Amino acid sequence: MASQRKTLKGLADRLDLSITTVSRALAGHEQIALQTRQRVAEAAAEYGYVPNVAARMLVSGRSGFVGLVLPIRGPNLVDSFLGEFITGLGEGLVKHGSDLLLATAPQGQDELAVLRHVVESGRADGVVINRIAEKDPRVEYLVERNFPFVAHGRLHNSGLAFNWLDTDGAAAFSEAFDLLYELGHRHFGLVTISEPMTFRHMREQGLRSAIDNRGDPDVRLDVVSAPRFARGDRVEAINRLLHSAERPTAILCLFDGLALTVLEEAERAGISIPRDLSVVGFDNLATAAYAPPGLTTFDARIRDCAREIAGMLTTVIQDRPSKPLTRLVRPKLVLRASHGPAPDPR
Amino acid sequence: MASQRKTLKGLADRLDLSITTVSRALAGHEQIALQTRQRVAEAAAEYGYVPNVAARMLVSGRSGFVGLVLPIRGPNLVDSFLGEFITGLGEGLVKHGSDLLLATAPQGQDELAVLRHVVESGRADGVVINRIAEKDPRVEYLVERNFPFVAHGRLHNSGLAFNWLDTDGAAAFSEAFDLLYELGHRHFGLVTISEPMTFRHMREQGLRSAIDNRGDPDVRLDVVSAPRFARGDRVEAINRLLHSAERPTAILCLFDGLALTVLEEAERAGISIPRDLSVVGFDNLATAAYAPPGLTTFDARIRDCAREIAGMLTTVIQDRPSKPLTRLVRPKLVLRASHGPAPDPR
DNA sequence: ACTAAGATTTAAAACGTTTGCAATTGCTGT
DNA sequence: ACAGCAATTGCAAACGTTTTAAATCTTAGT
Repeated sequence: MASQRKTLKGLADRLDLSITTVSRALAGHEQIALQTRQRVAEAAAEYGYVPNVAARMLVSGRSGFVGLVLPIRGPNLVDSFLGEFITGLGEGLVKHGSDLLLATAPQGQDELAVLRHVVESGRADGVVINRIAEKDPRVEYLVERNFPFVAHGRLHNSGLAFNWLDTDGAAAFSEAFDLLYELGHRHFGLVTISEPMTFRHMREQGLRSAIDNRGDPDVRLDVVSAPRFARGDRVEAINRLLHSAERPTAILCLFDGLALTVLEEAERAGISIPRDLSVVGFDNLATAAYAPPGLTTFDARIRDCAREIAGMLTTVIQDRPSKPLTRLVRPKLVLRASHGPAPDPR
Repeated sequence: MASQRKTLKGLADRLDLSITTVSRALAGHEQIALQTRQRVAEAAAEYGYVPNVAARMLVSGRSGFVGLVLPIRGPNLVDSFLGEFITGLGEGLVKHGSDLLLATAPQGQDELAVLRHVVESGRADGVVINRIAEKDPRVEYLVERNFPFVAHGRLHNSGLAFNWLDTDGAAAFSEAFDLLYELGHRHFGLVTISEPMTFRHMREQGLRSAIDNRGDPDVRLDVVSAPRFARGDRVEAINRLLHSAERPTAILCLFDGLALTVLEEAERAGISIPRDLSVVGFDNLATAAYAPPGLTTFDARIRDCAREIAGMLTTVIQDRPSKPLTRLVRPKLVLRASHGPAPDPR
């Protein structure tokens, strides 16, 4: 009846052994007689003993948790990759016996403060941060604090050395360009954002270097941009591109959100896709497959990335490698129906 | 340089006070002189003191965590509501200063074992469980163990008393029926699953009682079902309905996954939606808006539900109410273009 | 000036582990 | 029979906090 808390002492009493011995036996120390180890293991299983994490944390200084700070955006905005990302992290961590700790940063409140609290309170042995900004105080803090972390995303203009895994946006945009070039396209459009994010920089630069590599003077690139979250400006910028005197035959979009708008506006303007215009996005949103005629885009394989981030972080926590771990993951081109041969120039 | 771990003792030494006093001052005990409390608060802020959770957990027996066990499904299957659900939980928990603990159950492994481990190790003060099955060992375990938890979903055929929040599927299906009846429909189809899940039971029963309430003998209902995850069987069942001698004019689907297949198969068969056939789903998947012509469906407001679950669980943990907390949330009808007036019966 | 009551502070135990060191036990060789 | 050694096991401290009970300091009343 009186379901006592199951403690090491309780188990030791049953076995008529000391706490020390039982603790060591469970940990598998060679020091303890094999026979004893087995006896203890059996009794523990039967007794249903599970070590108290708090006590273990206190003495070992390790929590067995990996932290992730979850920013709350608008009331109707959910990070569309969160599910995938978390699933991947969980998958990766479970192999190493860690659990994931999610601390929420209340909307508008300082995400750094929450992160700092997680770190300082000893809640986590390491943290994952994502959506890295150009100048990210979280990175600065963690580096200075010398606390184990892996960033999903990198910085292209900072001297800070840290562990990161990033999507190879440059490679993707090069690949997209090559694909379209081979299909005869020469006049390209790029829809991008105004904010100086690293991922934007990388993707644009990938496109530009692919153009340079061709060395074809006929290739032309028109760029329009709009603030990241301003729907109105975005539509306006896209229409500027769609209705310019000489419309590009292929438009690359920094991410699917932009590409979907391009598809909509094209339809509204009676521009047939892919006959009159090819469109390529980036992200492979769930909706990308359904938005007619089916968006050709890149899949960043978030879940795989997250799984790998978990592995990297585990390594960092255990081995504290002196050199930063970095990894570029190549996104997967998803061919659908929004691209095709360049229209006849008549 | 030597960035000592910041402990209560360190702070006490600086202030020339005892650990006890500092602890109490920070906790805001009336007992401690107001002036002292202020002095301590200032010093703590300046020193950057953050209490060690492990120590606090150990002595208080509370972890400040709420647990959620995350089952890993197939390598390409991510719970489509996970992001929303977690965001909502996080939002709800942050108000009460709790964090969310995500323990992953490796694919195929016993989810119950992981849950038990979380509970017994004292990692969490309470847990949330979702996707409740008809006979759910997790519920049995938690009830017997008398451990605080809230279930997302309920059981309709069990005597167990526990806290739950569920979507009012019955109300939704009643509403859908009424909407379609008013539009002139009399011949209905229902696409459902073979497995005896509670949500299925509720939704079907909601539909049936709405039909009964009308007391109209002309109303007819044809039901087809297929195993939940068998794509082939699903298509076959749907086509049976679409190509029956007398085809229903309106089809209700247990969830959007089924409804999307109905839309596809209808298109393939040249059945125009909503002119020839009305279709209503349930879930409001991201893709529902894009699947032509836009699926009319119900939004379960997962994020809101999760936020509320967090609140309920906090109450349960703090107050241990003697009566179970239960809550039905009415899903929101999302009107799109897949429903319309019943076709002329010629 | 002295006492009692109230206000404020402190010492020490407890939470359940892990671990350095010491103690015990059992053997082996002489 | 006993020293010496290896193989086992156990004692006690430590981790950083909260909390019970006790100690100290003030102040007011006489």
